Amino acid sequence: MESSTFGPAQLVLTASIARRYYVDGRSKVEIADEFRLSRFKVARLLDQARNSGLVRIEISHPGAIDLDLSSRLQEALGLRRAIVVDTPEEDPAALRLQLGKAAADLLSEIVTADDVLGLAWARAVTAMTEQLTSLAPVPVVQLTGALTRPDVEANSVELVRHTARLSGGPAYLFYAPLVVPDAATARALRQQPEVAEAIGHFDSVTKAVVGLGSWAAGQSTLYDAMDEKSCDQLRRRGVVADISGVFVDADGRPVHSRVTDRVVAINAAQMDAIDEVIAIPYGLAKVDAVRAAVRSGLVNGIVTHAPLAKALMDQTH
Amino acid sequence: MESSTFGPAQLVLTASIARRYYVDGRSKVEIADEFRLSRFKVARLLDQARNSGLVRIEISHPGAIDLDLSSRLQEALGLRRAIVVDTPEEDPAALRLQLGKAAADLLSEIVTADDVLGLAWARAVTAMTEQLTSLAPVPVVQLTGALTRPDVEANSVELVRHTARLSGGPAYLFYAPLVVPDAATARALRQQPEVAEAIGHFDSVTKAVVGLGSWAAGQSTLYDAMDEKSCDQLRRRGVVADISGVFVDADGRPVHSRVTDRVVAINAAQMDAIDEVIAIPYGLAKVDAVRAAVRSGLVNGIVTHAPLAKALMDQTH
DNA sequence: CGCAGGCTTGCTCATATGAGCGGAACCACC
DNA sequence: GGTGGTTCCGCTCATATGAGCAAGCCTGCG
Repeated sequence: MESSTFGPAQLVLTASIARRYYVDGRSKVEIADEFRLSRFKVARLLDQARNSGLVRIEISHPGAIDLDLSSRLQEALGLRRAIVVDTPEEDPAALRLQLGKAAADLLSEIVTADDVLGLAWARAVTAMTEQLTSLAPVPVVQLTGALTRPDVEANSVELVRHTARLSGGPAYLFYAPLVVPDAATARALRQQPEVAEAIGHFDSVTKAVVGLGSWAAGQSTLYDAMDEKSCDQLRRRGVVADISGVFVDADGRPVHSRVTDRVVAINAAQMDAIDEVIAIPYGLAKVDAVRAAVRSGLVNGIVTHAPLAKALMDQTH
Repeated sequence: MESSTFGPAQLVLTASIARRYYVDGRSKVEIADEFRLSRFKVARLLDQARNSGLVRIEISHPGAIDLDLSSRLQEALGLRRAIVVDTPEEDPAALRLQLGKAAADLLSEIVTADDVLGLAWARAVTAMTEQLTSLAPVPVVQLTGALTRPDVEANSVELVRHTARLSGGPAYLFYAPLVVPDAATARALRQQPEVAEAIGHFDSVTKAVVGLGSWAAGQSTLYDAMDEKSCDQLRRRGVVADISGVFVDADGRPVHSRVTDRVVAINAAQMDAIDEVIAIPYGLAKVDAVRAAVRSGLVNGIVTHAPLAKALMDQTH
């Protein structure tokens, strides 16, 4: 049972065979002939070698992407996509750059001419579009209003326009804030021709990149932009995450409230209808938000960094 | 061709598949079903994964034996056995202990009741017998005379007797020095009943453990025990190694000289007839001696440590 | 001595796999 | 729009492989 059961000669023989098989890629029959063994014996030695840990198979990649972690995260959370960037980077800005690059690569890879791309406003999404260098010619639809902050120059409009130019497809964009003071204003804005046209295309969006915030100060641009009262109200309703204006609780259920009506953005049902929705979360504070977003089923693709990925895996097990 | 040709999604997919196949041990058909791919596609992705270095297969062992190096050394030198102990140990005595243990394990493993074991005198062989804990009941034959040195208490006689007692088989041992001052004395010694009986068993020996020295001061107990003149004479004849009293040159050819006749030990032809002859060399100074010994075909099994093994591989390539 | 039980070995046969092929899609260039 | 090159894909068929089995073979015990 244990490897110590075997003598050194046996072990070396097994090692030789394992190398022939795994490294040199020979067939078991060839190996059997070479070593004057039956192919069954070879197969058994290889089995032993594997489950005694004598051969260790490592999945690694010279680049920044931790493929093994990516694929395990993808499976653990039941995601369509998961890209885990393995970087020691701590600085949020530099991190966004790396994640943006990975997300941009992902997007150029998975978007085909048949798709309709939806983009929400988020710093991470902006970071992605800045790294984007090529994209199939697809319509690009703005999914949310803008959240203009003094420290951020880019807005959702620029983001969409830039992407559409790169792609060569039509852009459906509009100028409106993400949250407005009351529901009536929001309704009025949604009637605006450009806004209405963009919204009209929500149903045909097949792939989207959205923002993902944890419902706490400094963890969501939307939270930081809203009045304290509304924030508290949503928190009392159990909101732990906002997905580009869609609020979800810890179980992943969308939360509807008066605040929801004041948001000019894609809603939960529309987002749910999109085939692939990708978020780019980072920072350990977002663990619960990511879990909620994934549980909701609204988000089914993630581009993130190793610490957050590991935190997600730990709690899932 | 390059892995950078693929996007992240492709890479992650490949990683997932590689893990399913190599780690989980699923069949390609199963994987193909799971991922909705043709089995051919799966096979191609796995091929890519392998030869792009995405999956790395390591052969390792928690113990002291470097299996991968062992098996590669074995193949590189065309040996029947090669055990490479991976120890950072520098101290010769401690190293002998480790090699002795490995060699002892090897011997208990490979010696069966049908064998006849031959043992030569050598510190390393003594180290091996000291570590020996079990052995099939076989006859044990002393292959060489003793080289008594003031700093070494054990002699070849004790070594053989001890092993035979452990084994439970008969011992063929004799009291005689390894080298004597002249050929006549050697001849006379060979006539001695015990010596003659042991020599009479040389032909039936199937497995032997011998000493291996580099023909230089401090690298061979035999060299150090002989007069300078004889040493020089042998060196002029091209001797680079002594295998328990058998002298070989760099090409592995046995060298016969007047000195040879003064040795009371197994000769080259008799050693050549033994199925497995194992040596336990260590120390980088012995590289050439080991190569010569292997080239001669007299020695076909080696127990050594990583630095010497690597040195042997380097020069071979 | 004889026999039961565990263990190893190599077999059969159904299934998995690889080599090589031809067709479809794509591309760049006429 | 044609055209040759290239790549990718999935097929066929011969081969490799695994599951399970039965025969040999130790080993310990009555």
